[in-house]
Amino acid sequence: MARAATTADAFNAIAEPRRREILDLLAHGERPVNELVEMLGLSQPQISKHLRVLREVGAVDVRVDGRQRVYALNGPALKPIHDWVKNYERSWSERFDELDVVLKDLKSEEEANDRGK
Amino acid sequence: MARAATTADAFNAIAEPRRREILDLLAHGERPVNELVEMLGLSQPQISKHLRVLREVGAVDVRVDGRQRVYALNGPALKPIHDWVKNYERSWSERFDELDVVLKDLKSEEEANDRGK
DNA sequence: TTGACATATGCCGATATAGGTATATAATGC
DNA sequence: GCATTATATACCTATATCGGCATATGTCAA
Repeated sequence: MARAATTADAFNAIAEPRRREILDLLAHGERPVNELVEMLGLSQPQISKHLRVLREVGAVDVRVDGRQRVYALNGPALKPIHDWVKNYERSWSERFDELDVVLKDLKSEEEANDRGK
Repeated sequence: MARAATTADAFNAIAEPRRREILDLLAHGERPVNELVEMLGLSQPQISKHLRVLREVGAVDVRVDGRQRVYALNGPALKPIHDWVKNYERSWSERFDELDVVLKDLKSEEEANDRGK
């Protein structure tokens, strides 16, 4: 078998450095495709393909404006990544008893998710 | 050309769900390989290969104990991921001028998903 | 030493990818 | 209509996986 499809989730989508660059640009404001092409120095099809992946995981939204497609960041699609990595933050930011703290964090995170749904 | 090597950086390493599961287990404490095999229900070679990727990006450390290899989490390897995604946190948790448009578009989703922080 | 145990690695097949080029689709302007 | 602009997609090649199976490496125990 092969690797899971990159379009499957946000974790795969942001594994590609160019896609992170696109998101970083869009974080400053929406942009049509041609501006992204110019700013990143990639080919137009390449940009379009990366945007497609980002679209499919919900990380960007498109808006049609004349013959342009204006892409905008959809930040909340990245929340699962933040939620996951957040649990490891202690290990580099503070000196705690790592075992206990991480355990507690994972647990409360699960409870928070269960309650929120 | 092909996709970037999975060993290139932590972003690629954690794109694989099984590797995130391994890290989540190790967050509770170090484990020898055979326990990971048993707990995750994957084949031993599969676990070893995933551990190799995690080793190569520095996300885990190994310690030899008799004939066992005890793996432990090395959290700081995940810091780049946290640093990157942290900048997007505001898009679902707080209101910032630059992201007002995005926030407005996604307000309903934010309310649905991110209750109780 | 011999054998059992623990783990890593090599090879294979299948597939998903990234990037390139060419082309299709779609909207605008003349 | 026709040309131009803007973007998406189809096709192609090369490669990097992931998972399976077999095997190599290394460690302990009798």
